Amino acid sequence: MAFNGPVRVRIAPSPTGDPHVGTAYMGLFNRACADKFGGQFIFRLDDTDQKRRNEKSEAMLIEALRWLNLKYDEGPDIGGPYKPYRQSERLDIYKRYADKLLNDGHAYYCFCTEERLDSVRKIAAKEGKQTGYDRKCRDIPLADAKKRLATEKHVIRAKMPLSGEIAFDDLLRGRVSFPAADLDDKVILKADGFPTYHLANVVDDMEFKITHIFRGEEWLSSVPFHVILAQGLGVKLPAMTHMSLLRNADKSKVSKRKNPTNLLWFRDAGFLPEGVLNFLGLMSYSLANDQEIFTYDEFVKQFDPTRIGTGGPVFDLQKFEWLNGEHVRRLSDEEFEKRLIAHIKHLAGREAEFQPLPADDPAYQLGTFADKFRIKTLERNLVIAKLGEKWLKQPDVIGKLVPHIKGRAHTLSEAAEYLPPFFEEVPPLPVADIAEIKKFDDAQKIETLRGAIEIIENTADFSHQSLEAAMRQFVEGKGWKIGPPFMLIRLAALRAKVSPPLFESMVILGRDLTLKRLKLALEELSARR
RNA sequence: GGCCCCGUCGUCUAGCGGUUAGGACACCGCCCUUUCAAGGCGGCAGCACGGGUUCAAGUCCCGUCGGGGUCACCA
Repeated sequence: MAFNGPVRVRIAPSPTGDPHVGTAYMGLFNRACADKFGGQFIFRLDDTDQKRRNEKSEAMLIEALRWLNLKYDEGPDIGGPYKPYRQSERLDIYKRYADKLLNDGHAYYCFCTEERLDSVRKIAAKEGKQTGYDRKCRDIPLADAKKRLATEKHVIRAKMPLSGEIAFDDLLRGRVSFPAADLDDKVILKADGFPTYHLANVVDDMEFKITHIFRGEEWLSSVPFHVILAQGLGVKLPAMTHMSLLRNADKSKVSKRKNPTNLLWFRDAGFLPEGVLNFLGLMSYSLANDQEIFTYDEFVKQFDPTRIGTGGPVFDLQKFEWLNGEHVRRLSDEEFEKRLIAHIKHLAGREAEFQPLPADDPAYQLGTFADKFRIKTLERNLVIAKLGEKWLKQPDVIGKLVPHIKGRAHTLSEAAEYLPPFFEEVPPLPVADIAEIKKFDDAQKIETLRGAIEIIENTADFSHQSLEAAMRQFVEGKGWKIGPPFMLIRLAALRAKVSPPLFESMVILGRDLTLKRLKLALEELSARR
């Protein structure tokens, strides 16, 4: 189980839906393994299921891996020395190995219909017996079977031992063994000529010279089949490490009903690739020095497969959000600006995708953090989708805001929440929030606005320092605390309760627009008295 | 249900026979503060249970309980 010398590792996702966070999780550990010990990281497409195949899936998978910067050395779109890397394009290879297993007596043709298998299963289940295949066709002589091939639908099954133990070593769990009596004869080549996972996986790991497997625990119980197949083919299985599955808050396997799992969703929500990888690197794993915030390079540098834990880590979006914020803050202003603009471009015009959930959506009832975050993200992204185009026309304004918003947001979508007031002439006055300022009566509010207007008109350099100094002097001269008047001015000038620092914001808005908004606010307030 | 894997604060985890069981997120106070975010200080909170082994057990063994995975011509 050594890691000396070059390794060849892989991920083998199935193109059946949205690119899954588990793929990135395994991708991270496999990529890190290749980088740490030297070697190649291979992307193999497990597309042997014709029914579940999804056309867009492969492209999205590639897009997601590229976004995360999980580069593969060989893969379906870039080829490699053992091409092709799509299993659907390797049918002749699997056929060849299946024939070999057949001829060597390690596999057999099975002519059972799906209906029969169903009923066998049902009866067994009813009687509380094992539901596996009853091996009806196991002893049909090969010569007899071959005569039936032309006229009967058939599959090929592996001939598993009937007794004894089948064991293997897992890097994390040690020796794991299964009583052969509990296992049945699995299909390895389907009626349509496609292999099942078991065959394709063993053959390709062998053909691609894979040395180490890091994959999800869900595969653990299928290893005995692979052991027997490998034995039948006279090859050794790669060293294996089964990692715990990511979990929902209730500890069940992470699922899109209870958690966001689509990698492209995380991108749209404004997570950073650095944040995603860092967070996944904390799942079932920790650095020896307890460091929690790290770059991919730091992760690789200290990567030690024997430190991988065995418990099932709950995918905690709340901690993920915090961690992503740490990475946002670590970006230089230039880099942050670049990413924010790219993010806005990416979302602009996509209103249709970010419509609010229907009122009866369970997300509103459950109220878990993940649900709330989903709703929040939808709201944020809808605004970006609607207004993004307009914002992009004034990149200089975005640039001026960058230093003030970078440290205030955990995601790019959250950062964009600060933008709207700076791109609209006069947003509506948040009168309810103004009414909330209970420590000031209406007369004080009007006095404050008059004072602010006068200061803004008369501050020669219109710098945030001068504005602040004058404003403080004014407020203190009245013997007021600074909180209420500043909040009022914020609401009048920015029309928002939450914003970048007030006076910096005024400078970015410009004297004219700030004045215009304050004067209109004053009128409105006076009229309401 | 059979088989397999797993079990330290609510969550992510450190711990690899002798620790006041450490850190982080979240939460709660206080401080800082023009809002928010960030930051500082403090607090709450954990070895699933029961037997062994040992001078000594969160650490080793067994059992119980609990959780998860898997039992497809899906991967």
